[in-house]
Amino acid sequence: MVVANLSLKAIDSPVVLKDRIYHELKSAITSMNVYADDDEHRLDERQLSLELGVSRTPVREALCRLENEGFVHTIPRRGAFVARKTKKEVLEMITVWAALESMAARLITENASVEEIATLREMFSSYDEDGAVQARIDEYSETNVSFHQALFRLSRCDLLSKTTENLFLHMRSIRMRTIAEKDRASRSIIDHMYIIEALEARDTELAERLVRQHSLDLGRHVEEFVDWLP
Amino acid sequence: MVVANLSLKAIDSPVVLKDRIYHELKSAITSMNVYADDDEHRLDERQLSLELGVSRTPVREALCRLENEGFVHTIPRRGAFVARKTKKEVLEMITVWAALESMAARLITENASVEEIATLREMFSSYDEDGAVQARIDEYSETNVSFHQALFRLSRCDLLSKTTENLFLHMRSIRMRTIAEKDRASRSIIDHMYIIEALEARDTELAERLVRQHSLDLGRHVEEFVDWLP
DNA sequence: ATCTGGCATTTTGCATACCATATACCGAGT
DNA sequence: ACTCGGTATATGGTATGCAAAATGCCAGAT
Repeated sequence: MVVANLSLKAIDSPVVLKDRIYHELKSAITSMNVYADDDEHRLDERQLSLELGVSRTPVREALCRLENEGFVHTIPRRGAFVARKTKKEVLEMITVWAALESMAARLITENASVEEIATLREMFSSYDEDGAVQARIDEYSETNVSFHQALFRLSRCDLLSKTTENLFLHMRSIRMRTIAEKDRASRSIIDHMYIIEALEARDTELAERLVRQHSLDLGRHVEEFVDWLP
Repeated sequence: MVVANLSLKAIDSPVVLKDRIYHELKSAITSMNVYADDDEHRLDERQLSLELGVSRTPVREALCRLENEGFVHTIPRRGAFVARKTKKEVLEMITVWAALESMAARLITENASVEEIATLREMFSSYDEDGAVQARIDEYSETNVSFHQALFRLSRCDLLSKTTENLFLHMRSIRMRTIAEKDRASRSIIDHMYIIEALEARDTELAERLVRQHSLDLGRHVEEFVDWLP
């Protein structure tokens, strides 16, 4: 007798309630405009559990995770609130981002294949003609995010990606609000092209510097022009 | 009538049970030798709640936090285990560390005062004579940790420190086991001195490179000589 | 009219009870 | 003797109950 070799992938993900609630809340929080109005958004455990049709326990565990990731701010005996970053915190997030992404760039120059780097260039191929970026600014914003995520993916360092993942989400609202200002989009695409060239040339130091500078430029922009953060 | 101005600092830290349990478990986990024996260390919710004299609920919340920080690995319906890093994960932690600490070094050259940098040099003043490092290897190991923590503190970027904090704890057992090997200690102190000199000279690029290289050297050492990790 | 003290309400933090599932053991069948 | 299936048990996931604490309101005093 021969044991059938079906090459099944093990599924040990009995999707539990707390995880679904976690993802539900996380996407709800990250898709809302946290900085729209001044009043803080409270997250009532009981109300959430009623809306989701579950008990408070899994809601609490989900909120616990979100608090650790900085999306929720909890005050003991007071409750949970959607976390709002201060300007200082945003600038520090950008600093950490710059550190991580420039390391990712280093790794790409050392490890990535020619084909992988080529995929980066293809991402921007449809924005060649003049004004294309400004015309499809929302679409470009997505491409922009994809580019940065691709840098971390090509670095082949899971921890780099994982560490940056929440930074991405935190920065999303900020980035979406800043990308349209001061013609940063077309400036951004130029930066990206130079970065890709440095990666293709396997110039580790240059790639690192360009990536870092690209992030720190965003930091300078936030520092100077963003006045809607505490 | 005059309102007494007592300049009290607000205390809004009603130390709650789950936080104390969290710290208790965290210190217990980080101080144990996770990699000593082969069998995985299970964390039984009921047993822990009995030992701590509390109910399962706060224990679960503490375990939830520890899982997010990577100290505990939970399998649904199976339970919680003390997380054991693979060699790949350790190497990735070192990579992220290198990225963050080299950024910290950059910031120090730009922002720190002369006095602050001088405190770094003082940390090693008692190791001047030959052989002092090898003679007081355990003490030096602590100094070594303090030096790296000081780099992040002087960077004045709280998020850099916070992001690295758990990396420190994860790496502690590894570092303590590797520091005594291959005369890495005396090599380490030389590296540190060059780093301090670069910081004093406000040579941003050099300081960054030296710090990064110092971390990546540890990575290479782990890659080559550590065979006690999966 | 304003301030203060106490009570009521709301809501979290913790405890406990219940349920679903995974593992282990054991017996029957081959 | 080995394998297979069923059942028991243990353990985590979820629900709910209870108590402490914080806020808000109202009444009474100054």
